[in-house]
Amino acid sequence: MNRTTAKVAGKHSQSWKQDPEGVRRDILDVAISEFAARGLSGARIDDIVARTRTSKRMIYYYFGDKDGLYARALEVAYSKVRRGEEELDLDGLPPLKALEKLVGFTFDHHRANPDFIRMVMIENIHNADFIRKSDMIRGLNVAAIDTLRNICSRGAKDGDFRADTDPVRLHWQISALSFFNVSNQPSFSALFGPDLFTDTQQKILRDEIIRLVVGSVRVSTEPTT
Amino acid sequence: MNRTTAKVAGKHSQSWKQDPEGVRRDILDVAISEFAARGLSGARIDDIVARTRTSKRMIYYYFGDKDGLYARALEVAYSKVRRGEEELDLDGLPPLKALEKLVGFTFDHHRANPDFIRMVMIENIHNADFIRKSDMIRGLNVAAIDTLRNICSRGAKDGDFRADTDPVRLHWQISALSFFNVSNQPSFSALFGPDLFTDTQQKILRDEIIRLVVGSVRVSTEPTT
Amino acid sequence: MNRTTAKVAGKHSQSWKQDPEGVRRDILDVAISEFAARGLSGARIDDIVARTRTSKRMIYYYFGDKDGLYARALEVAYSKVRRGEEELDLDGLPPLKALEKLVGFTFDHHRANPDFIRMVMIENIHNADFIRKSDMIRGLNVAAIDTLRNICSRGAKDGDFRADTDPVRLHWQISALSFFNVSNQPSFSALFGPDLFTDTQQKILRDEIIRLVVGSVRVSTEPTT
Amino acid sequence: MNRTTAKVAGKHSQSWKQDPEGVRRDILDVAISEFAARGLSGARIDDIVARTRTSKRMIYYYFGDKDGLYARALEVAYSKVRRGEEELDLDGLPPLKALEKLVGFTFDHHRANPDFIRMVMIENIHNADFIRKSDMIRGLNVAAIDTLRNICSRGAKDGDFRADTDPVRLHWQISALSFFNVSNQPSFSALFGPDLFTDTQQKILRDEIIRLVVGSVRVSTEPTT
DNA sequence: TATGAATGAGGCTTCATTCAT
DNA sequence: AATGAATGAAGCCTCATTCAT
Repeated sequence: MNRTTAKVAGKHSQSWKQDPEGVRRDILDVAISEFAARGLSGARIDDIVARTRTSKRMIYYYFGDKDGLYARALEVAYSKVRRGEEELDLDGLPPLKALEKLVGFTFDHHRANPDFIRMVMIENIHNADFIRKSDMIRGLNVAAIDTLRNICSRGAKDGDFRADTDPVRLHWQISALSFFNVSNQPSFSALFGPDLFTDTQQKILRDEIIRLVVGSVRVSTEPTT
Repeated sequence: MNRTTAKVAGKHSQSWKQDPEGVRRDILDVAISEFAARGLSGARIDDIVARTRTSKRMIYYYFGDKDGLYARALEVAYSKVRRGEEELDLDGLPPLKALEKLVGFTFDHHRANPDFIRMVMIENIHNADFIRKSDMIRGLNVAAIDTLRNICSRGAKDGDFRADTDPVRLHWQISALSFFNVSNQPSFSALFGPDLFTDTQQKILRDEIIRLVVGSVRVSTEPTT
Repeated sequence: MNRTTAKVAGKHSQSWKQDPEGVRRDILDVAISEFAARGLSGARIDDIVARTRTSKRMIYYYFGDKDGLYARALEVAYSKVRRGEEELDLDGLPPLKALEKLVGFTFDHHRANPDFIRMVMIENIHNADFIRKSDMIRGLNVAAIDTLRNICSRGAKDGDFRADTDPVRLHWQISALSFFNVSNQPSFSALFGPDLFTDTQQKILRDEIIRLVVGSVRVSTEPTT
Repeated sequence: MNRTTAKVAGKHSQSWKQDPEGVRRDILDVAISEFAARGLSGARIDDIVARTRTSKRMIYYYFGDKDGLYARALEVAYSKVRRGEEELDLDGLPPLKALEKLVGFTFDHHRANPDFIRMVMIENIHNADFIRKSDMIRGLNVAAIDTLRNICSRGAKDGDFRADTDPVRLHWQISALSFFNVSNQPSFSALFGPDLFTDTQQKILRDEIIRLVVGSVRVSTEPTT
């Protein structure tokens, strides 16, 4: 009867008895997708559990309650995305090139992670209370600023960047343009049509944004192309 | 709060008999604030009605159901904000000045109307389904683009604007920067501190954004100041 | 403005101000159809009023409450149907022929008045409380039995009818077969297919029923055909 | 009343933990009685639950919604009644005797199960929509026809039954007379007095019906007694 | 570690009816 | 005679959570 069921207990096997970490990941994956799709109050524990290979009890066992699950899902969503950013290597590049690459990457990365964007939108609806409570998330973002600070200071030293460039304000600019592109796509395309979100138009937008941001920090000696 | 509704009934009286328009406005004002605060699924009909001078039954009498109330609240929120924009007179100004003024105004206007911003955030969580269904809202936004199109064509004629400036993409830029400033303030200040949102810093940000947007359309002959 | 609108105030004109009897009939016609379709608790005052050219207030003005409207609708339904029966002239016919004709007529009449049948079904669900309270309805039905009693006594005198034939039990038989044919058509055809209710089959059934009932009262000297 | 449900829990104890089948039966027994008494729209979930040993929530847990409960109650009512019919053994009897017994039994069985009759009445008010959706109910009724078909073919072979006897039409006759006797008792006795429904009169009616039905299929060589 | 059964509080909505004009 | 506005009571259903095994 119960012979070798636990062989392929990795992902998507029919049942994984005795794999606590697998159970947690399974639940969290589904939770992120459900919370991202419907928000904190809109998501349903029953719906989450239905898409899971476990039972409802496990959610309470591992995460305490709905808020606990949401809080953890938010952390996982953040760390997934930030982990992707770590792979970007900018140290070898001259500051302006590094910034260009970073902006382009952020734009692409946000587009590639709509669930993360939606989690952050939902957090903002909830006044970012759960972000505020998570040391982990705050830690992850310090790193993001450090990267920018590094670029800025190198750029300032080289004389390429304006001296008054503030890494946080720069991060704000990059985020605003990349974030809005994903977060407000539904309303924007409902109002003005879906054209702006085709691959062709997004490429144009991406270039424009890079030009914009880079233009805003560069010591302007010559016209932008 | 409910200042604008005292048409027929005495102000702040406990109940007003037979003032349908007043009742509707009363409900809608509260509804906007509750939906903006808690989202569509998070808002409670009972909470809305508690802040109202009417009974729960009237919500269903006038708006059918929760979705109907939300849909109407969204329309009212949009029209309130767009009405504010109409008061802005740009026709007398040269294109670059007009754009500058428009960007600054949008930045300020969004800050002044956080409930509207939150309604749009919530709509995006719901894939903008209600915006899509509302001819009224779509109509209001056509006007917003027309204003920009006008500026762009004047600017192109004068030779001040780049010829390839697209009013929709320009609107996107202005919106992105002004919208994000309000929508993501909670998460941004949770992560990087509240400094960016002080009046002083917001003024700097405002100028920066104006410079950014204007710079992106201007035929660049000389460095930006 | 208000010139000659009240010209065709008979039926189905757009509005009939000042025609109280017309208003009552309008309401009652709709009420019968709604109660017949959905039952006493299933019918909605709002739905009735929506199909009417009057306002909700009039229902309460004329009929007191929902039960009052139902009670009156039941009476009207009964009197409509019984009025149709009065036109049947059986006096000139020999008893067996009269009975044949009566059975056939009842079968047809019930089929032609499904709303009436449904009102009676609904009454039975409600233990016939409203019938019991209505002198009018009880009066109408005495007449129906009188007709049969007349036929029976003539038949007994002629020697055509069995002496123990009871007019009430005979009425019961005729009703049972004619009533069930309409009342249980939905369940019967759901279970056994709709064939029995085609015109062809109904003709066969009609003849069979006539044969059945007549056979049950006839002094049987020779085989039935 | 709830006698058959005391499988696991003590009888008449205030609450029984963890006896799903018992809970289901308990709810269904009450539901049948309430729906039969008041109809689908007339029945109240709160009233049902009040006569139950469980909470309102369990109705939704097991049956989804009011319609779901009604649909299942209808199925149970049908299967209870049809199960009673299965105990009737007609195979050993000659066709005419078998038919006599079947008619008499049906008459008695319908009288003994007024709740079932009322459920079918209610179904007919609702156009038999729920019967139509239930494969189970349709299946149960095929069996009923099979029994009759068997009798008819034996009768035809023996030369006792008319060759053109149709089992469905025969079933229709038996049902009409037995069903109406219960379904329309309230209106009939409201109109014509309760006499027909006394035991004495019902016995006479029963015999009459048997004679009627049997007479309608018999190859008529001699007068009926 | 795991499951299906059970729950109380509270959510949204509907209904017949009455009121003010 | 007539209308649209207003209402309280009650209806159905959902939700996060806990219990018994």
